[in-house]
Amino acid sequence: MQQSPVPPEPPIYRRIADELREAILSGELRDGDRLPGENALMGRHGIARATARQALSVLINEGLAVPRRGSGVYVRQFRPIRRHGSRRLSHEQWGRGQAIWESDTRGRPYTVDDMNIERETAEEAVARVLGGADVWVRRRRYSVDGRPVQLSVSHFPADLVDGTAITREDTGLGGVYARLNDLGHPPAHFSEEVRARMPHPHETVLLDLPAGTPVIVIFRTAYTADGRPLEVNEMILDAASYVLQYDFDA
Amino acid sequence: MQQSPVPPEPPIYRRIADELREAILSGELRDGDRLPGENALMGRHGIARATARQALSVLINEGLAVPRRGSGVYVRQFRPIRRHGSRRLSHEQWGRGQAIWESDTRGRPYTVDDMNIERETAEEAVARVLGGADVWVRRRRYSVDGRPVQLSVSHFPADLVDGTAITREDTGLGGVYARLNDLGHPPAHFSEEVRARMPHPHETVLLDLPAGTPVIVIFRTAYTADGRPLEVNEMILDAASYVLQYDFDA
DNA sequence: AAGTGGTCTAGACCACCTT
DNA sequence: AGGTGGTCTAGACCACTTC
Repeated sequence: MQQSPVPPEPPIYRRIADELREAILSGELRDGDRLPGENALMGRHGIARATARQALSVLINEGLAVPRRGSGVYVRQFRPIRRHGSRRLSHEQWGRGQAIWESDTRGRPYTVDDMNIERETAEEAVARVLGGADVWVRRRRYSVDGRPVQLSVSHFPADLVDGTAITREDTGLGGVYARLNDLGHPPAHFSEEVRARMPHPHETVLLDLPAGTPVIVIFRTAYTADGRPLEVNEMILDAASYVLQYDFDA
Repeated sequence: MQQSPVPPEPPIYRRIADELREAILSGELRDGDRLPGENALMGRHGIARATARQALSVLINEGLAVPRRGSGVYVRQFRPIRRHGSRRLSHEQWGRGQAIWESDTRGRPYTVDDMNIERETAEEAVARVLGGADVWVRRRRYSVDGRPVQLSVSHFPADLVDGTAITREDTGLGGVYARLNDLGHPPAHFSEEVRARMPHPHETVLLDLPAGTPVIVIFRTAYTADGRPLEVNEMILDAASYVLQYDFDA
């Protein structure tokens, strides 16, 4: 006897989650609106506390909602920064003394904190690209509108930048690329590797990420015209805060 | 009296999750290894079932572990495809009849399924870019090593491609770009917008994504040399299966 | 003070996989 | 058959926010 394939009913918590997701994606619930809470869901659907929590946790882990202790669960809001892959690193940018970041944020106020500069032995992935083992490392965190959005760790070959402004907090007009140019090594070519994954715990803390927010990892290498690697920069971006744009010709 | 700020102890489930994460990231537990299960954690730490589950759910939502029904929870494995942003779309590629996908997978076997081609009215975001409202839409899913890794939806202005091979399953040697070239509109410029987010439910199904896996969304527009938009292609990639690479000059 | 989400216990039944 | 994860109930205490 052939059993007609009955599609199994999804569990209650999924059905509730689907219902709420639909309300969010359809715009019925808007940015910042409050979702029905645990108690409301318990009453409305006649379910136990844990089941209501499970339904909400689905939306939270999807990055669609954010819980606020003692207050409620809210629809999450987005306001991405457009980061231009090629234009931002053009010669005209650093050539005229523009900080690269100003091209990203287009006037929105940004801050740099947790700046940290040290001479270190390079980790393996970096050493493999830069060749040498000794590097100057510049770590920093960028915030826009008062919220942290990016972590950045730059590595420079120590023999190249020892004693220069690149080893100091204030790198001067045009930033590190202008200084590399002063040293006779203008950056000519860039290569960026882009990945996305869930954040590690320390990234969650430093970027103040709610659950369900991936990070974008950019691993960028800068080269001179004759192929010498100048810098390796690993950036961790809050994925909800960014749109990357890359333009190129066929 | 000044209370010395006591750092609050993290909850039990977090401590257990941290312990297991450390074991994974340090390599003590390797790809495919089995994690201690719910019962093991209950016994070892003297906790309730729900607490053990909560600890494991942290790792699962971080994409570090995958549960297998009736079997156990396992360390997740990765094997990303390198996708070259600029080189793959160079004239030489489609000019010599290469399918673009062959440049990505470098010989690994790939398949296209769920192919679907229809003439439709464009959704708003697409219509805004292409100008017109009528489009031919090509939907498909790509799999590598038998696992789905990418969904793709291409849109072409209907007035441009009506009656051409672009409206049929088999687009011929060199694919759609070679056909656009035949029509006198060679693609000359590309612009890609890259985002990352957690998947929507239908993407989770079509890409067979475990929890804790983000998707990378690429929204690409192809232009002729004089700036006419030829194609809008929205791609959804399993983030765990991809590394994007973009090269450009200063 | 009342309501909210955060953590945790102690059970239960189920479908599924392994042996 | 026994172990695994998946779902669910019915409680409890806590810290925090809101009023």
